[in-house]
Amino acid sequence: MAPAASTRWSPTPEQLMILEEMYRGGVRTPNATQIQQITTHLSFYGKIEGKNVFYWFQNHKARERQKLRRKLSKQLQQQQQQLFHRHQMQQNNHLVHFFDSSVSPGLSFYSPNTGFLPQLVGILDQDGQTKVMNYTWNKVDVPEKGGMMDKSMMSMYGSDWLMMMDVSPPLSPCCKRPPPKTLELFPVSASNLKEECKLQEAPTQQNPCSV
Amino acid sequence: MAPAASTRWSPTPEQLMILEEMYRGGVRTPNATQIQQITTHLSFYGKIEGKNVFYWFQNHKARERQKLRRKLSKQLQQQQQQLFHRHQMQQNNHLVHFFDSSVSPGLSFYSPNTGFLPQLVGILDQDGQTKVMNYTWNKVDVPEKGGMMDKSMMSMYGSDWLMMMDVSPPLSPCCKRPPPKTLELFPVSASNLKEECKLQEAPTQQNPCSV
DNA sequence: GCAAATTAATGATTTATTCAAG
DNA sequence: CTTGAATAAATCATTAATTTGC
Repeated sequence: MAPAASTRWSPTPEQLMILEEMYRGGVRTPNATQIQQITTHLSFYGKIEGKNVFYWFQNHKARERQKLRRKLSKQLQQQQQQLFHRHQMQQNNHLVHFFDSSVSPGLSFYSPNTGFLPQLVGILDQDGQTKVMNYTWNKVDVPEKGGMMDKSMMSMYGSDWLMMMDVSPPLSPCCKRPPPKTLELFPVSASNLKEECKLQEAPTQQNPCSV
Repeated sequence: MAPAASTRWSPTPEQLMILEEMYRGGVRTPNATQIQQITTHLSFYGKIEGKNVFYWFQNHKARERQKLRRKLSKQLQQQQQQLFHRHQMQQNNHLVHFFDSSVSPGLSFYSPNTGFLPQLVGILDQDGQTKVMNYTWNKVDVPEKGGMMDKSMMSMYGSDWLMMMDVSPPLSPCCKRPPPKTLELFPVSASNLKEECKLQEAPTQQNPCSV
């Protein structure tokens, strides 16, 4: 009956040791050349092929990540709950910390020299319409009409804005802050958080500021 | 004088994790409202301002791109050099495993079913020439008659593989002890790989099979 | 002790994402 | 918008640990 050779590679202790040491040393995704070298080196300790080395790093990396994530996730959850409590308690002055206006009363927290944006923020081009959202770090709720931001950046924000879903009330005239209260913070993150965080079955994140 | 407090925001692990998760979840350029919400949320974990969130996404996005670009660039360079090298050296017989023809006669790298590529491997366009190399992990040296592993087929990851081929002598018949002797190379571990490829520089990877 | 039975690890494949070039 | 290139995540599958009954 055929060789019945084992169907899969099984690292010898020496090989494993070396691989782990490399990993510890920083090797994560060796390229082909490196894999080849590693393979050559390890073959001294036993049968091995390049793909084994490749897979080993892939798997090891992934599993380390996974391990870490699980750990973090767990502790994060604990903290979130803790904080949630705290949050409920002091549900009053949430929004206060938004840029302490004490820093730059007017706006522009950036030096004029750098030529960087001061306070505006978004632009959305869609359906031929261009919406420009104005936002200043200082005070969220002061629309700040003056149109000083004519060009500057914004350019880089292409389609990404699409996903912004305008959670916020579309530029109401003197709009104010949407979330009167109860904010269910965290409507932003998309669908990730699979696995690991399955624990809490996030109810449904939707329409945040129902206003 | 004054507070002398640290001059810049430094994310706490929780904040960072959340931000990264959002990023993975698709958030790239949050709008003002989103930033506001994120900030509020993150402020539970430590001091933070809207601008920090804004900048974080800006930077993260940019750096991810940059990282990728650098990586690609580097890889490409190495590959090209490698291949070029190999090509020159082994005009001989090393190339045995070059295209098994048994798999996909023509070329069409896609397996009809999975829609994934089977075992082909590399393609290099240089000097106006395009080479396509085929390589499969399944036994490099033994064509593998009986086939328990006719399906599987490595769907290996692209470009990395193309240099895997024949770096080593096609493995001796049975006990492949590839002692090319001396070849103690081992530049892989630790240190390097630490990024910063200083492109344009990669003079020569110590050529592996200098033989 | 020592295998069959069961479970935990982990090697190998497949599927989903991601960025960005076309 | 589509697609190429590369990967990381998810999943499948087999091997090694271990538990268990004798």
